Amino acid sequence: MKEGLPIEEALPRLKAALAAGPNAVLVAPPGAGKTTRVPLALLGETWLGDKTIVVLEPRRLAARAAARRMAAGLGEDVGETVGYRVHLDSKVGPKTRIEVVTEGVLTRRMLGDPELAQVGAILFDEFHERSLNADLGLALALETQGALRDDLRILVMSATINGAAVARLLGNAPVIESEGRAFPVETRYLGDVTLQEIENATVSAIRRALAEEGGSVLAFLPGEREIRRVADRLGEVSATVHPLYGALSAREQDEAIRPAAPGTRKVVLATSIAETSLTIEGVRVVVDAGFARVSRFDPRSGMSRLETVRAGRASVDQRRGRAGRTEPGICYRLWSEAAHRALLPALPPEILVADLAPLALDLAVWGAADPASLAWLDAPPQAATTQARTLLEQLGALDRDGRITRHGRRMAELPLHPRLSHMVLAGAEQGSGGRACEVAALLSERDVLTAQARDPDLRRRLDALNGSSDPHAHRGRIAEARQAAQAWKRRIKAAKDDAAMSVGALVALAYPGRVAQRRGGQGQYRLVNGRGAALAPEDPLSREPYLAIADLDDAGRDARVFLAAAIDRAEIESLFADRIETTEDVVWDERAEAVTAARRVKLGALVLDETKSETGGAEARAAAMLAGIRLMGLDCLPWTPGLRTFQARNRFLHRLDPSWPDFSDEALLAGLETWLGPFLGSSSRRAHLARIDLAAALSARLDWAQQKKLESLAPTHLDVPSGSRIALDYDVDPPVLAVKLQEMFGQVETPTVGGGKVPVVVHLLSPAGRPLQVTQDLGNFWRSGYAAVRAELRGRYPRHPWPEDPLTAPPTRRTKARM
DNA sequence: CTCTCCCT
Repeated sequence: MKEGLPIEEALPRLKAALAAGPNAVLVAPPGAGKTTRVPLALLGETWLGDKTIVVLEPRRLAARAAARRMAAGLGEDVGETVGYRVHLDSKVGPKTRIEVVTEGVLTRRMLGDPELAQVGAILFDEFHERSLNADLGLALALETQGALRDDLRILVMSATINGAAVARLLGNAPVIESEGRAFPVETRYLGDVTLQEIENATVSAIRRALAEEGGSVLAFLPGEREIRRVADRLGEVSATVHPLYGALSAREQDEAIRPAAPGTRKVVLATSIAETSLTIEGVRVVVDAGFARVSRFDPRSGMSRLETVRAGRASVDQRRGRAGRTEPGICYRLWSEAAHRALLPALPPEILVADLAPLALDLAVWGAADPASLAWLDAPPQAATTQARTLLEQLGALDRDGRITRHGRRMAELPLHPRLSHMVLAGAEQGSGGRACEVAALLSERDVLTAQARDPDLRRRLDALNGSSDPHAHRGRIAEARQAAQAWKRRIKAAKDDAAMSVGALVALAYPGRVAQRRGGQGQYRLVNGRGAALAPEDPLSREPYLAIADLDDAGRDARVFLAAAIDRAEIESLFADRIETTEDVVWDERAEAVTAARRVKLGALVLDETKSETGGAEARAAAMLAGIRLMGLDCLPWTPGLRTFQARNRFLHRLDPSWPDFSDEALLAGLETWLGPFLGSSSRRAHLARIDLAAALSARLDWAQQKKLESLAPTHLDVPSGSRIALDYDVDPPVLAVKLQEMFGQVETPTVGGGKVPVVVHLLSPAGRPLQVTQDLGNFWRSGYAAVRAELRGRYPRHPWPEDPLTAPPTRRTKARM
């Protein structure tokens, strides 16, 4: 049955390559048969001797299936020549020469036995998926080969990856290519559709496919939400509609992938789960919305969030291929050919976007403190590596110098995320190992409640795990979680009866940065790391003053809480005794408009206790007062009109000469500490500001020489010919002299300020005080403007002098009679 | 309008 496979033709070349050198790359599309054929073909090679072949698969399902198919090919049972080893399940025997393992299994084995003395070859299958563990496994295998085992064969098998890059990493290993076996698929580009439009567009495309083509339809959507809505809107169609995504039970998934009954058609609405993991029989048409939902880890917050992005080209081609498994097919793409050219060849590999804490722990056990000492296709990014090592140090897995500790080694032996390993070990030390294993199972396996429960409470899940009946309990997953918890309890030899620690306290051991305190509105919390988080306000959990949050989505202003448990104050104090600080904070209380001092007991950003106090150093109180002035604005200071004029005169001089001190509001606010600070005295509330000597404070901004020059450069008043002293207005630029026209008789030169540099703007006023003329050139006004003004006003103000020649008339502020 | 997929 294997003889017809396209891979057969490539096997002789592959064997020759591995006989000649230690490494090779095999590029073969899906359906070529490489997974089953290649390991069996290598079994008789002389370089292998009596050693074994390890085949790496990215999924448990695939590992078991591959072992089964190979064993069947030999006419044997699994566990004889061919065996498998996956998490919590293995079938290997003394005769086993081919061991199919999932990726974590290989890493764990290499950490315990770096030499891999019994292994002759490692085959990395589906390497194009670039899973974190495959990248790590390859890096470790390359180091083992280089340092200890030059006879170890490494074969990278890949469907679509650029073989050249891997070949280079493998020391310029030969690349062997094989034909695939698939039917042609016609691609129809339906034009660009935005993320918001994909649901409607998918509905139309599916209807069109059902009308124009035969066979079943497989549509790719980013997630469960879109799948549900498309299913709703599809309404009555000539086919049965089946959702397909990871959170469904095995039974529901089987239902979706079963071939349609004879004479009927199906429409399967799937996430990327149907891209590689599951094959659906009878699909002739693929409708691809072109998006993928991916998890992205943010090293700054230490949290992940889901993002919906354009799928990569490799991935949409893989989706299209699903239409050509058994006969020629059609693929509708909800984008244009131009948009297709702009797609990324592939989305970034996991190692570039994932939480690297597990990787960093494994590397520390391996002895590679610096990831750069290993060979990578893409090196682990610096920011995520640093965050991971900081976390591991906090958890006690690394010492100050970044070396693995005893605790760290024990953590790495458990098949859990380092946070959960730490929780299990630290919980066990406090007599709660059993419950810690149960919580670890709840947090690492799939949710034991169905999605309909919409309840983030972990305690309810623990109860369900321990047998209490719950309408939303998922029996299959409860069994899985129990099995995992049992396995870990045996591993750490947990005592039977323990429940000393609450679920919340255990969660806090794993996620110390995610202890949260209720704040402000209903359902709103603040995390130790300062981030906001939110629960639905009607959620009973939101009555709790403190939570320990295990899972949340780091999107938006407040992260949404998916899994949490209550934790009480006493537990927080005993867990974090060494991180709780008492500080004396002196701050401005905006409502009271006063400085307040408080003793605060803090855990990170959380204020556990606050007591008002009258203490606080003078300096801190002054700083808080100044902060208050900044908030209230300069108007809270005891300004007088004279002081505002003083400010305006100085602003005028600063405009003229930038080396003159700046008295603008902005500059004054910015420099409060320097100029106002020394004059604050013991002011600690708004009312106290009235007694500040603002004049002295402002004057002190000028040095002695400037104070002397101020009066001559920017006088407050000018003497005019009538003998009056008229105030200048410095709020405008240039400054304005507003004076009755008659008081200026005889003055030809425009008065100046700024040491003669700036002629003032003269506003010549009528006897009633209304401006008649605005001029910066008095002489010109007398010559050319005065006559008209005189003609117009002589009649209206007969009691005032309107001489024919204003230059010789005596200036006066009086009427003719008073003169 | 609460989450893609996978693994020790």
